[in-house]
Amino acid sequence: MCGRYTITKKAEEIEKRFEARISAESFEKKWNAAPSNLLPIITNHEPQIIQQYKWGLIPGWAKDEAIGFNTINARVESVTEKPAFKFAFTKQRCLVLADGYYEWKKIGKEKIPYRITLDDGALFAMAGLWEKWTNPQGQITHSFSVITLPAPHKIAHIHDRMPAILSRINEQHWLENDLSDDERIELLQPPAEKYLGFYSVSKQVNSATNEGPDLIKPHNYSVQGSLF
DNA sequence: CCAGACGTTGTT
DNA sequence: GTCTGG
DNA sequence: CCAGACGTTGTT
DNA sequence: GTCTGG
Repeated sequence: MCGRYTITKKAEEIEKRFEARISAESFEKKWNAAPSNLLPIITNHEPQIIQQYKWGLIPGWAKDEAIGFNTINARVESVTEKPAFKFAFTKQRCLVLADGYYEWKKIGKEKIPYRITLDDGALFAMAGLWEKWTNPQGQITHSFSVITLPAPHKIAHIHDRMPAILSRINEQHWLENDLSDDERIELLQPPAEKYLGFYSVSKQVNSATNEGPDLIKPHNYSVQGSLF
């Protein structure tokens, strides 16, 4: 799946790469983007701007926002059918901007965090869905979810699911409003394995309140004499 | 028709 | 908003 | 995703 | 065990 990621490039570089302007007054690099954080995305409604939405999708009909704890990801295998995602899949898609994501590999009782990158750390977009939710007091929350799919062999040994990283050409197609469900699902394919890289990192990343460049430094673990 | 639910991940 | 269960 | 918190009653 | 917070 995808429960933590990075977006560490300069604002200027992100704007140039995605041909969109950052709308937020404050924009900060994230070495530990976590669920419930406000994070940069591009919606199909306003593809010319980069906005900050809350990670954990709250459908417009939700009674409260608690559902967002379980909607940080949407499975590609069922996203067109699940009530929580169906409307957003048809009408409210987005690009979730990143340059790496974390997965925890289970080795016995141990959980080792890894960072997975594309092209040695290049910016990429994950396929996402967004929603607008209004609470009983009339306050509005904009939120999003990241679509997941089966991980290819090269990284499946770390974790068997991964975020739907879009090929560059498909980024614009994902935001188009006139495709069929089948055509959209076809856009969601894992990158070629040769472009994927991974390395283990410090457990500093475990706590969502930790931040900073140190989190993405390679860190080796010694378990029973072997290095991980 | 109305009422009630609506999610993902893991199980190394 | 949309589906399933009754 | 991981970390951290987690409850009610009555006031013998 | 299960939920909330980040």
